[in-house]
Amino acid sequence: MKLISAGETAANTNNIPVEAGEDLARIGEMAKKYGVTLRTLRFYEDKGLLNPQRDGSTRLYTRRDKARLKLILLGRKVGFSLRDVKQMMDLYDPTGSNTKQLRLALDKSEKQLARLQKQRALIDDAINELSGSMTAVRQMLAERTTPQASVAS
Amino acid sequence: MKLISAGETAANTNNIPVEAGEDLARIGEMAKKYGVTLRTLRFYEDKGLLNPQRDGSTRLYTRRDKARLKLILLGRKVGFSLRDVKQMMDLYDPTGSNTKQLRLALDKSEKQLARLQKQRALIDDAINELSGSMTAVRQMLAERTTPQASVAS
DNA sequence: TATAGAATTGACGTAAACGTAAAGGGCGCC
DNA sequence: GGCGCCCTTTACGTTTACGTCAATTCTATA
Repeated sequence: MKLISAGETAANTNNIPVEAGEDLARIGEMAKKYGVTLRTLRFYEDKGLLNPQRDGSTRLYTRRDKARLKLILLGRKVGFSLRDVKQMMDLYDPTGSNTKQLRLALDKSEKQLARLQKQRALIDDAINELSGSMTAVRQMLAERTTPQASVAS
Repeated sequence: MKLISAGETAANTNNIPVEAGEDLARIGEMAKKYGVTLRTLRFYEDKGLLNPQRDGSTRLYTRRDKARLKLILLGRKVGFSLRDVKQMMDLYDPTGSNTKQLRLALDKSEKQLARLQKQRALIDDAINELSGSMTAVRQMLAERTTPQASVAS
């Protein structure tokens, strides 16, 4: 739990408003807390999905970054691409009603839901086909072992 | 329906047993018949999944190749990798009982079935999570438009 | 015989989401 | 004052199943 508690490090001479008492986390803590790798966090930043502050070169994640990360992970969980997630998050405007953002999200969600349902159907098909084949194979194996048993008896 | 009907082409001077009257197909016909691209067929060959005869340099697919292709496509449909498919097909021994092959297939199938069921569960989760979010978003949008309605009325 | 339509090989490109070095800076601590 | 740990950037590698040229050759047909 090494937050930036006491004085800023020597590098923090530029007056970044650090909002004393904010719970800033460094990349390692973030990674553990959310079950992702460092690489992932840097990757998300690279793709413009996160924008942590810096203390010198060290990334400092605010609770805003944490909220964004949660959103990203939720998006990924339901199958959105990072592109989609970014596109939706980029529309966020703290001064507006965000109606457009919500509409876009809903729109994308409907499509994604359709995709998911289609996927589900495909998987169901695959499961059926596969268990059918398995039954057949079991049959074949059975017909190959039972004759021996009949001979043995 | 352009089979190799009449005489062999000039290139077929080497005595490949063409099994007169066999329904040999060239790559284009195969592709259409099974809904794959030429590239795919060459790719499968490259990976050792298919082994069509040659008339000169032209690939000629026998019904054996067709059967193999069907198996490949079935495998792909149920989510096996080409590697897996190859591994299973490679065990085929026309002189033996193929018990080993069947066992391997069954084994892989069980694992694949488990994977599919896990995937299904994941998708179900995603669907639930997503529709939950969608409901919430719809709520937010509704709360934003109804006030106007109440003003209008 | 000219030309269009197949076929060939070879090789680089694509997508997504990171993994995995490599090489180094900075900090706290005993 | 050296160790270990955390952090940094850069950049190539991975996976899978093909797509997409490019340059050429072969074949059938008019």
